[in-house]
Amino acid sequence: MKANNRNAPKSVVRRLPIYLHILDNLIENEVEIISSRELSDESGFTAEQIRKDLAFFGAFGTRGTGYNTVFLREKILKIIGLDKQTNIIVVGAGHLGIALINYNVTKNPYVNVVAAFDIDSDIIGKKILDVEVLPMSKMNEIVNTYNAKVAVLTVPSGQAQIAVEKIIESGISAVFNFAPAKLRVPEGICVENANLSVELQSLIYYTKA
Amino acid sequence: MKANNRNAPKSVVRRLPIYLHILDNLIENEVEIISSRELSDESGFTAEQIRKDLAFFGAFGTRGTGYNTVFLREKILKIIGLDKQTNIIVVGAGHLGIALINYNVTKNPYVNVVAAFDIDSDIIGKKILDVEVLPMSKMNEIVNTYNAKVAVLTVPSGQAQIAVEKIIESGISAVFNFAPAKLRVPEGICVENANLSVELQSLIYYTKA
DNA sequence: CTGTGTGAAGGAGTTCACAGCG
DNA sequence: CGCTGTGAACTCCTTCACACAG
Repeated sequence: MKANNRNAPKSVVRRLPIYLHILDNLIENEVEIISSRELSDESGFTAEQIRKDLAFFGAFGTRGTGYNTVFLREKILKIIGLDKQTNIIVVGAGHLGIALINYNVTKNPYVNVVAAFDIDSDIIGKKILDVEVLPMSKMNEIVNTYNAKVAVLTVPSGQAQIAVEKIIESGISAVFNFAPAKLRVPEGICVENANLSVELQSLIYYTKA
Repeated sequence: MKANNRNAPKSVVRRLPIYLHILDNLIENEVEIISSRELSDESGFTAEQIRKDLAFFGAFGTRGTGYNTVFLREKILKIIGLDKQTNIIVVGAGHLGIALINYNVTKNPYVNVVAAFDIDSDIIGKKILDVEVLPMSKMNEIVNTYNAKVAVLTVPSGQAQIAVEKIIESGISAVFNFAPAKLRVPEGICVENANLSVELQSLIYYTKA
């Protein structure tokens, strides 16, 4: 009936960008209407779950017909906060940091990497695509100038805690952490961990015949 | 009391490698005994949850004392299947594939990348550390020779489905998928998705003040 | 008397079943 | 009639509370 005022469950928030990605593809192929059943086929989630997820934020569909792809895309963009471009920084310009800069810039039209930061003077000053690697001392200034909202953290685990404190000090409140370390952060700071070797290990559990 | 015969919940399997990582650090610092409360401080999970997770597989602790770090590490290694080294392949040797080879080889003592595969003849034949990039046609042979168990998939999304079919054909049953595409796989094949731009987008949801 | 191991209670998210609108 | 939107049932995990072993 109407948009929900409670905080969206984490599980729902994690699925929204997947719906968005499917809608992007559909719109590119000039599909105008999609049913929850078809979205289910594309995403692997159940149709009921998709309807519940969307209904959490409002009634976006037309009964008997389905969802208008362009309209639904606009709604999801707004819900996530991707209706305007988001500026982010990358902290740690090693192999992984560089790969993520290459990867995100090409794959993600909604997000813009404004700068990378490192402590290694051999790397500082270099450019990855059009992203410059700067010393950590410039972080406050850059975050402020570009109003950067998210930091992608790819420093070695021993430096992760110091780096995250610097990041928070600069005014950023969301961190995408690739370091295999537990970050201690104050209330209100959101950390998403992508500990790739940990995830790989849990996958190995399932390889036992 | 005794080890459980049911399949371990996915949520538990995802936490085990995190406990393992903490134990590795503790053992390196010559800590011999650890309580669930201390593990809780290190990991951020509740002490009760940690005890339940471990108790699912057996009684590994000593009442009134805690857990022996070395003993518990051995147990977890065995549960996950990391007691013997696991061979994996990387499919797609672009920026991300190369970064993951560098990253895993250095960060993960339990896993060994035996080869990378690509379709680009400019890349084939090159080496990333000591990992050679081979043409896709060699996959069956390599997987067989090294008994590789997991494939890390980092090809562009348009090629992901074809690539995963080739991977499955070669005998691998677990795929760590970085392509932003839904893979259609038969029963019994385990796919773990790490869609980094999707995860970044869901993080942006939380940046709204 | 400490910290593990565990049944019982509670909570969160998913599935079911169907009411309701186009 | 078709497909969305949604209360109710259900399932799975987490938290609680405490028995029990060292």
